[in-house]
Amino acid sequence: MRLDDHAALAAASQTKRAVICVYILEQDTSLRRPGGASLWWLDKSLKALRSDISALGGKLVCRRGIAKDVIGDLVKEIEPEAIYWGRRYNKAGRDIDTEIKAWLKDEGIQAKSFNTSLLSEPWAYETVSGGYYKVFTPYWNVVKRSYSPSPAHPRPQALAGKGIAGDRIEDWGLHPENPDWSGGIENEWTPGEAGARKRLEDFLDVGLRSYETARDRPDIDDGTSRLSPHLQHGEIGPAQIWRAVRTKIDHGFKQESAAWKFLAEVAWREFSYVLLYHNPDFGWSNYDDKFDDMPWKSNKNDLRRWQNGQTGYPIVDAGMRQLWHIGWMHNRVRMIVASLLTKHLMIPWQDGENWFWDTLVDADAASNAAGWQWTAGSGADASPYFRIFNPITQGQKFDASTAYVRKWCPELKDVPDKYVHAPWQAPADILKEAGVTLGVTYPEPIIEHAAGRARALDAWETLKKKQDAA
DNA sequence: TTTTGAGTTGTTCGA
DNA sequence: GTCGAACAACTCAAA
Repeated sequence: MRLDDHAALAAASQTKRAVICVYILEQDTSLRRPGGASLWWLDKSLKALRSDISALGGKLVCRRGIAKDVIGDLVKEIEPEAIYWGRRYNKAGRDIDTEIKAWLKDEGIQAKSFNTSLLSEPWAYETVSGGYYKVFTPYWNVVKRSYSPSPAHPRPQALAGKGIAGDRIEDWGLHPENPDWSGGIENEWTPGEAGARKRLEDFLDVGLRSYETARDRPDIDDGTSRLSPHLQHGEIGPAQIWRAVRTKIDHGFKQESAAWKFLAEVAWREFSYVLLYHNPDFGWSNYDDKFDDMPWKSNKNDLRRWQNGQTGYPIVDAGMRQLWHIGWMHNRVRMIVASLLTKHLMIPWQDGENWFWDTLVDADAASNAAGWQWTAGSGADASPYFRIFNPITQGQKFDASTAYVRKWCPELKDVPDKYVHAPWQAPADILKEAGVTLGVTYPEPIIEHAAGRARALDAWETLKKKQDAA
C-alpha cells in the first residue's frame, strides 16, 4: 500500500516497461478473512493508493476473486512480460503464491516475488547449531549487530494501466454499513502512505526521546509510535523506520537507548514472523503443546463481558473500550487484558486472538498470535505461567495519572484517584458522592483477583503433575 | 559433545 | 516504605 521503498514496484519500474499496479481482494476460503476493522482500513488505504497512482499517470487495477483466476484473466488481457509481487509468510498464502509462480513460469511469464514487508526474511538468521531463533534476545543481538538496510528503493516516476478494467473500491463493501460503527476509528487515524509518513516524522520529532519509559504509559498520548496499522497495511516498511531511526542515532541523537528500544520493538514484529513462518499453525495452536491439556473454560458470558469492557476492572475495561472505539489498544494494556482473559478467566487465548483479529486496525496474524501466546505462556520465549498480572496494581503503576481510565470509563470520572483503579475498595459514601453504584452504573469485579490468580496457578500445578506422571 | 548461563514487559511475601 | 528472594523447571544459544 505504498509507492516509496517498495522492492517489487521499484524492480518493475527499472525494467523501463509500462508498469501496471494491481490489487487483488482474495476470496480463497483457505485464507483467513480479515476482520472488520482491518477492512475499514483497507478501504481507506486503497483509496489513498489509487489517488497516489493516478498522480503518476497510472491506475490501480482492483480485482476480486481467486488470485490465480484473476491473474489468469489479466495475463490474457494484458499479455505481460513479467509479474512482480510482495511476499507473504503465512502457509495458506505461500501455497497460493507458489502455485501461481509455477504456473506463470510454465506460461513463459517472468514471476518474481520480493520482500516488501520485513527487515529480513524469516529464514535469514540461523543459530550456530542450525535452525531458527526461538528466544528473542539472541535473535535481537544478531539483528542489531548485522542488519543493515539496503538503500531505499526509488519511488516510480510514472505508472500505467489507464485502459485496464477494474472494480470500483466503493463497490467492495469494505466500509461498514447498518450500522456504520467506524466514526471513532475515523477520528483517530489517517490511513495511507502520507499518513504513515507523517506519523513516523511526528514520532521521531516528539515521542522517540522518551520512548523507553513513556511506551508503557497508556495515559501518555503518543508515548508509542502508533505505526502498527500503517506497518500492517504496508503503508510504510520496517526498513524505512530503521533507516530513519539509524540516521538520528548517527547524527548524535541523545537518547540513543530509547531509539534502540524502539528498533527492538520493530524486531519483535520480525521475530513473530520467524515463529509464524516456521510454525504454520502458530496462529491457532499452542507452540508449547503442554498447554493442550489445560482445562480452559469456555464461558460465553465471561467472554462477552470482557469483550464489552464490563469486567469491573477499570484498566481492563478502559482497554477493551478503547479497542472498540478506535480499533487499537495500547501495548501495555493489551497484556493486562490478555492476562485477565487467559489466567483469571481461564478462557483460551484463541478467543482473545479472534476478538483482536476482528477489532484491531493493526491485526497481524504473526504479531497477534505471538502476543497472545506470550501472555498465555504457551508461546516461544513466553512469559512464565505463574506471571499473572494484577489488574489493580498494573493500573496504578502504568495509568498513574488515571487519565486513561477516566477517558474510557467515564462513569468513574468522579471517583477519587485513590480508588479509581479499584472502585469496590472505596467507602460507600465516596462511591455515592461519585455517582457510582456497583453492579448498576459500573460492574462488580468479574472475579476476585486473588481467587482468580490462585485458581490459575492451581490449574497449572495440576496440569504439570499430570504430565510429569504420564 | 558438554557445559554453562540466560531468558520483554510480574507478583507476593517477609525481613 | 523498600528491597531481595522465591516462584519452576526447561529450553535455548553459544562457548
